[in-house]
Amino acid sequence: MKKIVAPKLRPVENLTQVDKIEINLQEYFKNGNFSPGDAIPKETELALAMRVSRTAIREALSRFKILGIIESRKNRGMIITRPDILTNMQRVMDPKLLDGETMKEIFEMRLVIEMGLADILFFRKTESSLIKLEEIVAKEEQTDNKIERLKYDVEFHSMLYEISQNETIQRFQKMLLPIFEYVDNGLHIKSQVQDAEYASHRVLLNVLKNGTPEEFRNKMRKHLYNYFEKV
Amino acid sequence: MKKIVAPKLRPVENLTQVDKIEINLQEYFKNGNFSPGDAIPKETELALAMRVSRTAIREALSRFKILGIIESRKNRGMIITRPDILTNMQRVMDPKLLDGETMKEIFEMRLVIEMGLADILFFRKTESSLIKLEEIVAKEEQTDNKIERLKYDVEFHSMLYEISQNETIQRFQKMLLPIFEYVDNGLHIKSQVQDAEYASHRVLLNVLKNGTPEEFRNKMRKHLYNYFEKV
DNA sequence: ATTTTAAATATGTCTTACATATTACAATAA
DNA sequence: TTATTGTAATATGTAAGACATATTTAAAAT
Repeated sequence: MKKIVAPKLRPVENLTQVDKIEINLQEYFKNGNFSPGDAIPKETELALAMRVSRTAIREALSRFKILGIIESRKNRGMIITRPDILTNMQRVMDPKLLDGETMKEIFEMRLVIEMGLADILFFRKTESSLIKLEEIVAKEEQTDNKIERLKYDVEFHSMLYEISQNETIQRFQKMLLPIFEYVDNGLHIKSQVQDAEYASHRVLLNVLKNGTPEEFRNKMRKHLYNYFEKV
Repeated sequence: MKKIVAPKLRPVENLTQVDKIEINLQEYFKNGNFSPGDAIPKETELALAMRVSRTAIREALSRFKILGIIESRKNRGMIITRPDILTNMQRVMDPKLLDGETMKEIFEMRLVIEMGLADILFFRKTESSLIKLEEIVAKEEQTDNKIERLKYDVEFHSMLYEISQNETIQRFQKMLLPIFEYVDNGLHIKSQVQDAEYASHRVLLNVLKNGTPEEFRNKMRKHLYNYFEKV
C-alpha cells in the first residue's frame, strides 16, 4: 500500500469566536483614540455589528474589564477607563507558574535597577530616610533568626526603593518581591557562601551616608552578584 | 424642616456577581498550588459549587483567559497555563490612557535601567554587537532628517538592551517604547537644548568600546538626564 | 418651583437548547 | 492480529429568551 505523505499543511485556526471578538475589540480600542471616560457602543449594538450573540460579546468585554480598559456603569453603559499598568502583571506574578529562566532574568533585572538607582538615591536621600535605614540595619544585626533576617533584608531594599520617591519603580519592586523571596530562599542561585568581597547592608548604608554613587554601585554589585554564578 | 446629616457611611459594595466570582477564582488559583498543565473543575461544577449560573462562571473564567492563567482545550476541560508576565502590561501600555506623572516615572525608570545595565553590557558585549552599534551611529550621523534620527535613536538603545541578552529586560524595553517615543517627541520634558555636557551615541559607543562601566554610566546619565528638569 | 411617578434604557443574571471538537472504545476491514 | 473507521460520551462554545434592577429622563402631581 502506498504511504500517503501529508503535504505541508498549516494547522487550522483554532480561535474561538470570543477570541476573535477580543482581537476585534482590542483593535477598536487601540485605534479609536479613546480617552478615559469615553463611552463605547452598547452590548446589543456590538453584537449586531459583529453578527454574534450578546453572550459572546459579554464574554469578550469581560476580559477587558479585568485589564481595567473598560468599566461598566450598571444599566447606563460602558466607558473607557485609565488602566493600571502594574496590577495585571501583579496578578500573574506567581513563582509557581513562572519558569526558572524567567525568574533568573527578573532577578538580574532587580540587580540592574538597584545599581541604576544609585544616583537618584544620593539625590533624594533625607535625614529621616537614613535614620529608618539605620534602624532596619540595627535590628537585622541584633537577630540570628533566619526568617527575621530575611524580613529585614526585604525591608532594607524596600526602603531604598522608597527613597527613590518613584511610585512606579516602588510598585514594580513590590510586585517582584515574591520572585526575590523565592530566589533568596536558595533556588536558582549559587552557593550562599559569602566571600570576602561581600558587602553587607551596613556597608551599603555607610556608603549611602558618606560615600558616592559610584561606591554605592560597586558595593551593591558585590551585595547582589553573590547570588549569581556569573553575570 | 430639619436637615438630616448623613452619618459616616461607607459606600455600599458595588461588585457584580461576576466580580465576586473573579475574586473567588483568583484566590482559588493562588492558593491551589497549581502547576501549568493542571486541570481545574469544569464549568458546571464551579457553577454548582458557587451557586451561580454557568454564564456567570464563564464570564469570570474568560477574564483569566486574557491573563493567560488558564486555557481551555475545547470540549475537554480547562487547564492552568504559564502566563506571560509582560503581555498584559503591553495590552494597556497606551500613552493616550496613561497620565503624565506615570509617564515621567516610567521614563525615569528607563534611565535607571540603562545606567544599571552598564556592567552587564561590558561583560556581554561582542565584536559583532559593537559593529552593529557602529553602523547605527554612522547612519544616524549621516542624516539630518528628524524622523530618521529618531529611528536610529530607538535602534541604538534597543541594541544596547539586546546586548544584555536578557529577554525579559528586552521585552520590557520594547513594551515601553511607545512611552519613550511620546516623551522624546517633546512632551513632559525640558527644553531639548543640548548643553555642553551632552553625550552623543558616538560618545557612548566609544566608551563601550574602550572605556569602563563607570564612564559609560556617567555618559549615559548625561545622555538621558538632558530630558529632565532635575533628577 | 419642587417633588413624585412612571416609562425607557442598558447592564446583570439565569435558563434552556444545541453545536462541535476531543477522547475512548467498539466495530470493521486488511 | 493490526490498523483504520465509526460512534457515543463529554465539556466547552454559542445563541436566544426572559426577567431583575439601577439610572436617567420626562411627565405628572403637589
